[in-house]
Amino acid sequence: MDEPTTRAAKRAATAQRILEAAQVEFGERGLEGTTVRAIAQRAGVDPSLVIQHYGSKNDLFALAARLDRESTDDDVAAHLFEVLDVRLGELPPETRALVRSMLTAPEATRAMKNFLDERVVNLARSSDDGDAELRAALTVSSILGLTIARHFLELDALADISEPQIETVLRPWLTAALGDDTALPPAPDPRTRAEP
Amino acid sequence: MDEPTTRAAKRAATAQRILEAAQVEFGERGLEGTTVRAIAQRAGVDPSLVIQHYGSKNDLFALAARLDRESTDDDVAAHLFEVLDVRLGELPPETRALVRSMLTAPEATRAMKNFLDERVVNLARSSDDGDAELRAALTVSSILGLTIARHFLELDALADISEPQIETVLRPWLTAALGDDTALPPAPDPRTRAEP
DNA sequence: CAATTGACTCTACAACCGTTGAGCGAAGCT
DNA sequence: AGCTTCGCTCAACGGTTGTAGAGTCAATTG
Repeated sequence: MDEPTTRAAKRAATAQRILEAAQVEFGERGLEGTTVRAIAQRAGVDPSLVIQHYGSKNDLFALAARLDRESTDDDVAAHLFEVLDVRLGELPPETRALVRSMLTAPEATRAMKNFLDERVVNLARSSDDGDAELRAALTVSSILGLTIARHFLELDALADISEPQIETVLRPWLTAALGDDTALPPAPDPRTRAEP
Repeated sequence: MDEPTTRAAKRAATAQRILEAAQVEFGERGLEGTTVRAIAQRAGVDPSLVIQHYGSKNDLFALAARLDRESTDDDVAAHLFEVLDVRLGELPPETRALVRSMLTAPEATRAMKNFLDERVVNLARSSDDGDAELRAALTVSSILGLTIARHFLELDALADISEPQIETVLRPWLTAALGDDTALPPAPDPRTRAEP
């Protein structure tokens, strides 16, 4: 909350404010549904400044939704763990922006497809089952469906799921989907949280 | 393919053509992404005629996506069967329109939430498990995720799944999710298809 | 302190949107 | 045949959108 003193620092600070405002708006109304003016207003700034900073609305969206996710190649367990953990609390704003526009913005569709395709092959290569890829795709798309149902549709039955319920129902279920040889990570630790 | 002779019949025919064009457009680009002009062009008609027929773009969308789904109260098995069956082929155009706009159009979000909420309670009431509702929600949202991953994101691993694969992998998996006491319907019969 | 840079606002524009009302021409009625 | 009905097109309007360019004023520099 410290006030920036130098001019460049202040500029960087407002750029950050604009980006965060954009993530909130994109995450709530999607790429087409949010206007540059709405982003500007949320950031307390003139609409043209948004363009001056990020070039265009689409460029800003690409940054806000992290359309260029680096293909993390670490192990399968960490991936799933992160997703499961994240799903218990709030979704990170860039994920919200991406998922929200996933079905209507072609760039977002492509980014999400690539992201999930990678996860599937990562998951599948730990097993040598013939149906490993299909099982992995099942697991991944289930997590996607769960995320959408809980955080975007807000299904009643998923409104408040407790940690024990996750352990007794959801975890064994996903374990079954992956096959017994693939181990899921241990119970999530709510204190650690990933940092972008 | 018979040409309509009476005037009212011709009017009804163009109305139907407009509705179907709207379903295609809405299903491909979403509510906000499709313009009345695009619908009109696909139907080979003047844009204003679209409004004259359906009042407004939003009213047309409500019809095209069947936002007012009657709460079918028949048994659980038939429901799941229908969804599973339908997922093997193409998605019906009104479903495509609804799912496509599910995350960006509030009316569509509400309609989808209500639809899925109902399915969950229908599924849950066949079992008396304490976690029955959560299990049902898991199943339903998995099917949703699968539908999205296959028909909208077009994940590589789900591009062409064969009927035997469905039987050996997907069906037992969903059976496990619901619990052993709840029986899924037998193998789908590709000849029977639901009619709107 | 004077000059200059640059972060930001103001104004405006061209494109596109959903929607309206008038008009046309053929089908229907008597 | 003459009059009416009506399915449809044409032209246009008001509003909103993303974005460009000029201007403003305070911080920086010499």
